[in-house]
Amino acid sequence: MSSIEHGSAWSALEAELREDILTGRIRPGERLGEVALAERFAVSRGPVRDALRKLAAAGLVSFLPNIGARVRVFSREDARALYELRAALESDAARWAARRAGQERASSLVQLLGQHAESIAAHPAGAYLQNGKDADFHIVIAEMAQNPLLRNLLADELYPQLALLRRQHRNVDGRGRVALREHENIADAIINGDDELAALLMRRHIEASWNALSGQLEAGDTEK
Amino acid sequence: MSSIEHGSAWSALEAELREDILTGRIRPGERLGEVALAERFAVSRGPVRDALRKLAAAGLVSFLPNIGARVRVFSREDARALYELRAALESDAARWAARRAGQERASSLVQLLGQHAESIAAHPAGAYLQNGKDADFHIVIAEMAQNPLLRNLLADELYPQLALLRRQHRNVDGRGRVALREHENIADAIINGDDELAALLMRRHIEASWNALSGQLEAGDTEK
DNA sequence: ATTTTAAATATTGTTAACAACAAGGAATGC
DNA sequence: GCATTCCTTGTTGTTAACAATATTTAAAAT
Repeated sequence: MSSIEHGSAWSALEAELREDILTGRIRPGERLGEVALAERFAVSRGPVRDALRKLAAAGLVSFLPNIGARVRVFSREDARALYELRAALESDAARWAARRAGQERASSLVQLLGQHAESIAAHPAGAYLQNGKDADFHIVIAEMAQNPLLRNLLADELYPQLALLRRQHRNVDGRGRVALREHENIADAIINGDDELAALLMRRHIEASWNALSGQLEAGDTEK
Repeated sequence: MSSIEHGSAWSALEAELREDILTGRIRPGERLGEVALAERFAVSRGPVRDALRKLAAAGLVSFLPNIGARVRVFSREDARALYELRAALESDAARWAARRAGQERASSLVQLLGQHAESIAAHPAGAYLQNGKDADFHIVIAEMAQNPLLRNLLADELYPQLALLRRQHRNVDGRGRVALREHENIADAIINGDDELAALLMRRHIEASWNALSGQLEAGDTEK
């Protein structure tokens, strides 16, 4: 079998484009011309269109008919709606995780937080929320909730959008230590099977995260 | 301007295909061959692919690389996850609607329920949940919540999937009168600004809806 | 100089042909 | 008779050319 599978030209494209967008190599608002991308990946425009449509469905790319695709730019209202929805989804995720958590998964959660604590001790500067450590924690909980639909919605749509949103505002989020503390409390509640507490703490955790970001949004404006 | 706009061949396709799927003209599990659809709509395979990708993103069509597209078939687990997620989203929608409802919107809600009551009186057979009357009610609340992301998620993804799911199991749902009563109670809570009550009633309303469907699912099996 | 109009250019939407893959059936071997 | 292999057929993935739309540039008129 050749290393290049047939029906997956756009699959590789989509992954690499996604990476470029999330790491900021292609910046919010930047044009995504089909011909340019086709040349760059040495492929025709067909697969490029597929990949762009897929990224548009994931909310990372905005699409205007007859105009083209750009890396999505979040308005302030977009950001608010995103965090509000996230708070709703994740607080229920935490609730269900607390009810349904198996012993294995719960232990993987504490192990994860152990790694995070080390990571913070090693880099006191406090870039905890970078490197996807924060996302890891939330994804584990989303999996523990045992609802595939919810899991995919969070992991494939909301979290990438959040990453792009933070990138757009060069968000550094200095609350690394505080966030870790909140994570630990949420984990405790889940392990103890206290579903109401887990849901409440998760909601507050995300609201706090929103408040931190919202403050930074005051300065840097977002054009429509 | 001509009645046929250029950059929207697939847009019309998508709408008509969606209609065919939701009305059951094309049934769950049925193949959606690109050439057949291209001939039917007198268009090439390109726009057909676009439309199918869009419907796949909306969860109405399942897609296997190198194999093709079929109308989605929901497993029992899919259905459970769908209703569970819906309960979470809509109970928050009701909560926010109660907090943020403007007077105009609230009155449109009571007006809507008035029409529904007439509809039930006229057709006591009780097909209340058909004809999209039920969906209308829930969409109005989703709009009242004033979160565009949530609104689109519900109106463009979850509700179509629910409609397809019900179609798959020929669900008739005899609880028309009961459902209307529940709707009225939810509307009252929203109008009174009682957000906690609205959220609770909505959650129970959807759980009751799930229980009704879940019972019918016992008989008719769903293949993977 | 400014605004308006018109041509030129670049980009997206669509099409039809070609290439690669999957599925089913016939022929062959045991 | 049964299984396996190969081939045929139908379908999806990809490509390159064509059509239509948006944008930019330049010219012309006020």
